[in-house]
Amino acid sequence: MINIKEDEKLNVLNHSCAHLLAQAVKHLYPNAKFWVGPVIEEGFYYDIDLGDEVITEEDLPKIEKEMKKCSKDNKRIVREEISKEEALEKFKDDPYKVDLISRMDENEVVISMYTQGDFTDLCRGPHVESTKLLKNFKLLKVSGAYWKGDAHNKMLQRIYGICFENPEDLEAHLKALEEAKERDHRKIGKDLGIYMMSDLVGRGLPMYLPNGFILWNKLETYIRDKEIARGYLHVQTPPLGNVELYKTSGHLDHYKDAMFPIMQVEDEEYVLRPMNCPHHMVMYGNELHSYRDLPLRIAEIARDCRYEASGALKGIERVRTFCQNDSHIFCTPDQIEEEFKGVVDLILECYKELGITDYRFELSLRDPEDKVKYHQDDEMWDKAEDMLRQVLNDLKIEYVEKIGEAAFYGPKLDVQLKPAVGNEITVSTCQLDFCLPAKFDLTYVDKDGSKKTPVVLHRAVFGSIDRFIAYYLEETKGILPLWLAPKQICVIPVNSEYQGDYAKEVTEKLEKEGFRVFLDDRNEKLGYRLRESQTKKIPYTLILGDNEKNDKTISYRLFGEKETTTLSWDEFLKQVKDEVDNKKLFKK
RNA sequence: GCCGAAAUAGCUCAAUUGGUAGAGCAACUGACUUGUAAUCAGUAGGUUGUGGGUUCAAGUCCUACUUUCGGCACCA
Repeated sequence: MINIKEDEKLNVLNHSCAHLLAQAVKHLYPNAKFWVGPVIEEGFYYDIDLGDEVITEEDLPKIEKEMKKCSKDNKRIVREEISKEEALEKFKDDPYKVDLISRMDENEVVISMYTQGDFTDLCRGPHVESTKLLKNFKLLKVSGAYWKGDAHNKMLQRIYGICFENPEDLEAHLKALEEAKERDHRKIGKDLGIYMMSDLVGRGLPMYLPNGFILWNKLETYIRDKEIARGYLHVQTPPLGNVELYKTSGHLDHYKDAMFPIMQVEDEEYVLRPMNCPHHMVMYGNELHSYRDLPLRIAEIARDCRYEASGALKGIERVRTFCQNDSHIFCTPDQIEEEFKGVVDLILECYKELGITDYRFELSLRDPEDKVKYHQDDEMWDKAEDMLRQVLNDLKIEYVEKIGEAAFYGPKLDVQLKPAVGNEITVSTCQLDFCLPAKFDLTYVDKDGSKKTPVVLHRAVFGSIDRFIAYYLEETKGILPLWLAPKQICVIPVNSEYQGDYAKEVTEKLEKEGFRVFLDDRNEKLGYRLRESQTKKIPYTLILGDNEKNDKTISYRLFGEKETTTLSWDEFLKQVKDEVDNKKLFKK
């Protein structure tokens, strides 16, 4: 989908359209006060304070109509420049504008504003010349949004919209939005029997159905085998822990609000674990380590529980219990670079095999001003951050730096993926930690016999398996490669009375070879059963009639294709085995 | 958590101003024995998310709660 923000022309158009929206809102709601109306990837929005009045989705057509009216007036959009003092005087009755103006740089003496007809707004610009150019727009949604993005502040009303140069582009965009809904993992998850939720079980607590658990198991085995090949050691730890564990790690201080409440058991206090790092720290401390043992890579597919805010829950993407594909790599400072490279390499290897091509790297650094979250000394942080930059540069990986996004214990590299619906998600992550090992008094004996503190790399390739499945269902539209498909092959005898025995024989032979096969010998027309195997997105549908039975051959149709191919049993078996062994991706 | 919207059969959706809850698909039964995306007929399926209230009468109006959806905030 097009990124409005990055297209120069559309950027100006949408920014101008935000003003048109504000003008229309001002006409319909004279008390409206305006905060900011920027361009975003999907168009633009404007944050508005309407006092006691409320705009709902039902009001959008009315506002659009007024916008069309303002557009038809064909008013020239005029830029004016005024000084900060003049601006303060002109907008003195508007607290939002006063706030904006007074925070502007003293040196930036000239403030620009744009006027179209009866409406004037502060803006850096540039804008289109006339409102007449703003014709092909659509208001998409309304929502609340905290003033200045701070949950302590008042909630303003935000209206989202998008504007294009011509009606065809607008139409195409709206169609793309509709199509995106079709690949929402919540819809696919339901259609394909991947997972379910139940109010009785509780919100944000997914249950994986048989089809979903096959997918889950395949992914789990896949990543575990990858890790074993790279020298990771797998462990299992309990899904809860003594509250002291999280006091020691510092997590309780930082994330208490996002943890399920503490449970009192006899004289002790326990919490459901929100992550498994502390368990692994303790496990490392179970024995004395030599520098010769390092790096030590402890890995676990670990179930964690977090008290996600109710409004944040989303299918299996944001849940209250999830399985992390987690690992902690304990190493010496000298080994960080090598290990970090190894993790990035593993991530890229998996993405390549799974056909994931659209991702970007984010390097999250500390905010040096924030001494509450980042209380360790600056030297440590500088060193860690420089090291990660160095590795990324060596690997020639492009990334953006995010200030203040680091974990409290160290900087991190995140891989951001864009799902079909909604905001970008973090899937893979690799975090450098100079902090937790010391809190747990972890050591290794160095060459000179002295005890030193190891460094830890926290990393997850799939992030959480749950979230990865959500992403992967959207990425593939539920059309999974053969090795991951819950049902791989559907066997249909043309007429079960005449070819039923042959179909059964083929089904059993395939099952013996380890395939997940479904024999559909129901007394239904071929077209009916074929349709169902297509809607269930089964990769191979075998159609066995008299020809196949007599010649001992296999005719099959691949998902989404119209033509049928006929092969001998040996040829067919070789083909599907190769496809599974090589983890062949679905074409298109 | 905050702002807004929504909740009707297993699924997708109907139900004028308040006036006997319907359809398609799926399920079940039967007929049909099928060559590449839906054969025909019949049966069953609901305290309209839950609890209160208004009314002669509530799926529809009011109210509280639960859950879902779109955003915001949060995301170790």
